[in-house]
Amino acid sequence: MTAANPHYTRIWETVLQIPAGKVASYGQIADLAGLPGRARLVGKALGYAPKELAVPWYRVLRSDRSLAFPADSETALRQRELLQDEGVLLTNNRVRKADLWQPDLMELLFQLKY
DNA sequence: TAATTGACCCTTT
DNA sequence: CAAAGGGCCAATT
Repeated sequence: MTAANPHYTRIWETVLQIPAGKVASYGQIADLAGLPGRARLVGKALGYAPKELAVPWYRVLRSDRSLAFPADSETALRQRELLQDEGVLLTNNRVRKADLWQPDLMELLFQLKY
């Protein structure tokens, strides 16, 4: 397996910046991580994310604001629960536009230390 | 090397 | 808003 891929750690760091109660899309994370056009890689990276990093994978969803898992899957159920615990409400398997993460670019660049 | 596979995205209907 | 089609790109087979 391709562990220790610098792209992966970059993605994890970016996801770690999402504040509780907010969500971002795969494509958005890819862009912010400096990897435009690689939304699919973000999903893969989250799957490989080491548990000790406590990456908030559940705050990442599709660009249409729906969950990326089958509605009846165990993972989707857990994701819904985690989000609701943070105050992110779902209506029709969609989060509200108001809960989308809109990071301050300057602050983000500082945090990620380019 | 070519084909297949995704925790995806965008545009058009 | 939902569904369909085409695109994308790294990892696997």
